[in-house]
Amino acid sequence: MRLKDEQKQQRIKEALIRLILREGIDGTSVSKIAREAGVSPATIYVYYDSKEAMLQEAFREYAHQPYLYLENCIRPDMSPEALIEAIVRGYYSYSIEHEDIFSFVEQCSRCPSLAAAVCEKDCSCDVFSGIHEYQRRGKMRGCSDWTLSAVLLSPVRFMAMNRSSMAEEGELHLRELIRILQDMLLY
Amino acid sequence: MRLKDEQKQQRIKEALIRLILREGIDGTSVSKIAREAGVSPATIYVYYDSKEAMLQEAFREYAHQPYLYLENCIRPDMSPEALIEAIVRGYYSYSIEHEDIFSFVEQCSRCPSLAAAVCEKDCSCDVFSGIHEYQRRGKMRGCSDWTLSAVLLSPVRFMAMNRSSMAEEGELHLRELIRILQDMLLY
Amino acid sequence: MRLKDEQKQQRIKEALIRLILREGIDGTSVSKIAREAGVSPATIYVYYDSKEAMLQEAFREYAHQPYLYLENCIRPDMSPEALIEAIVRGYYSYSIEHEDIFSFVEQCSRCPSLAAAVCEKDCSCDVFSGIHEYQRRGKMRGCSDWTLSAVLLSPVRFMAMNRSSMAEEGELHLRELIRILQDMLLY
Amino acid sequence: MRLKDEQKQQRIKEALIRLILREGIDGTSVSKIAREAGVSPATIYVYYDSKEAMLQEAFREYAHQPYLYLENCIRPDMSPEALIEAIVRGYYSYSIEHEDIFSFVEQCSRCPSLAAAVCEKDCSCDVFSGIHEYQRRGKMRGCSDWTLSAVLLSPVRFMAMNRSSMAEEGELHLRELIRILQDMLLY
DNA sequence: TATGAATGAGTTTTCATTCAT
DNA sequence: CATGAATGAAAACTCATTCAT
Repeated sequence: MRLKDEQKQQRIKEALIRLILREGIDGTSVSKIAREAGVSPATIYVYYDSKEAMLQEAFREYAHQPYLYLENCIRPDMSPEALIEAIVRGYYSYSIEHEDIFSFVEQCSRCPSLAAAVCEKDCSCDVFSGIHEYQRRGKMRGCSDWTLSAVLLSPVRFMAMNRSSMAEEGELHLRELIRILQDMLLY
Repeated sequence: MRLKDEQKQQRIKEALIRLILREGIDGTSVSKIAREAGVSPATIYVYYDSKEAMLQEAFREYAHQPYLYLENCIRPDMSPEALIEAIVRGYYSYSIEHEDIFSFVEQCSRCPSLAAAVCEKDCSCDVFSGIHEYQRRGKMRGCSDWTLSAVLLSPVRFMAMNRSSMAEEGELHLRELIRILQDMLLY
Repeated sequence: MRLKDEQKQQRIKEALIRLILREGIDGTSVSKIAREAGVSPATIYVYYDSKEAMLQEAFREYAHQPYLYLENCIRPDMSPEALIEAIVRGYYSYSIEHEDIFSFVEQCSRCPSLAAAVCEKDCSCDVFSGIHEYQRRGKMRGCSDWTLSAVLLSPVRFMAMNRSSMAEEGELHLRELIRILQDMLLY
Repeated sequence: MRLKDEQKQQRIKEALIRLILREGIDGTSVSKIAREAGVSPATIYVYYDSKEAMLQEAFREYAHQPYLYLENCIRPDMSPEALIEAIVRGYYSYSIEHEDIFSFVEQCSRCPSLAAAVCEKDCSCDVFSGIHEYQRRGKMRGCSDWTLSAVLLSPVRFMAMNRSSMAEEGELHLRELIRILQDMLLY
């Protein structure tokens, strides 16, 4: 008996997000995914019950990823300023280094049938724990996690999304954004 | 004759965004649009060369809309605080009152084949002209339009998108966000 | 070892007819049979060369069954009347007690690719031997086995098939049928 | 605008039953039907919502047919004997002349998902009205329509189904059957 | 023997688009 | 202009069967 191949499932998932980056969620068919992954279309149904199920599972998994990445960008001993910069730059780097995952998650979040499956808030907690600490110590302005996500991450998402239009000025805008956010959150 | 035609085209566009809100961009076919609009599929091709062209034209048109709406929310005589509140609340209101357009634009922005067609920045200028004025007069922190969009609009977009998860606390979060943005941008 | 295997083959055959009762011959796939039998699809090919071969073998075997059952319903010392009643009631009981086999055989008999494999006449002889005896003795009307099958068994098959539509009146119709057949065949 | 083509739908239905006669209900796919009918597979979905719906509609329609045919075989002025012979011979002729419809209806009646859609009894009334008349006048044995169907039609169905095995003796068996049924029903 | 993975060829069905009126 | 019919191409998915263990 052939054993279920973890690598193969991984190949399928990677093909999926690569394609969705290139062709969008509505331009991505099961056969294209199969071709991209180098397997038969039927094989995909060994690993997933349906295209919808595959998207949901991948979405659930990948929605987490930027937060895991971000956790590696921040250190407990960072100053409040550094912490904010690390989060902003980290998230922006992620959007570049993992453009495919980033675009995949962005598209899925907007898709009515998928959006329900994952709630962004759930993932963010650990990333903000450093900020919570400073907030408790009165070194940072207190606010809810919703608001933290909204003001720290959404603007970066916006910049990442419009990266191509910003061309060379990207770094400048990022720096400006970081300054403004630092002033906003620090006492 | 002229009026009737434009009404029909309007019906088609409205059917399009209604469907995309309900079923997502990848669940929306020409026949479904036709059925929803009460016309024949062939009729759609009287007004548009292709599905892609229809999406692009609708996207181009509707991407503008929130900015037109916002312009009606702000008055030249508003104080800086009021201005920020008006923009934030106005954009949020728009996302509720025109949920379909909002979702349509969000989805199109993330779709690789459509995103290129419209650049968000182009639209934003007039909305920010009040802010520009205050910035020139030194009453508001200076920053680029990119950054203004990023910090003023993206967070609202985030809240709008997660509206259902926030339930009753929506208004609280909105108020917190407004306060934080006012502090951030006002001297 | 030998026993275990036969049990497994038996489980497969039972799964086959159970499924065909529920889903019809065209809704029954090898994988479904395997799932229902609790074995792997590949295992089925240990016992049968192909799906077609499996159906044929099962058909051949199960087509016999009602006749074996009927033989247990009749006794050599039965009166002509009792004999007819026993055959009719026995066949009807069989269609209820072994609904799955009954439906399976009915479906296979109508399926062009399978019908050729089994000829109903071959099976019937022993059931009718009691009748033959009475015919020889001049107590029953003489006629061919074809005709016996046609008039004694087909009507029961019809009633069995429409059992659900007859609801409570089933027993009445059966009794009427028995009376009519007795009058018809007895001198 | 092209008009819906009655002939085309007819061609599809005829292709359907021709194929089901040749290949059985489980060997008949939409693409095969389309090829046989000389249309595109997609065209079939202009006329029917699904394969299942097509089968149901065809079944509903064709289940009637033998009864319409039979009505043309019987005349009000027939003697009781002639009436029975006409029904038996008529039904048998139908099974030969319209082998495809006959086989189609037989297969559908046994298919669990289709059998529910049509109840055989509903169709039979007019065919038996001549018999009812003789029954009322005391010239024929009284019995329910269920029983009439069971004893008059089922045996013929059995003979028709086994026609190939009976070879040359078909006519003999038929004649024997008719005699026996006449004796059974006539006083 | 027994198996779950794997698949080419098929399934049913939908698609965006064009045709004929 | 407007349309329902028509369709080639492709969608999602299933099939009977074989492979590798």
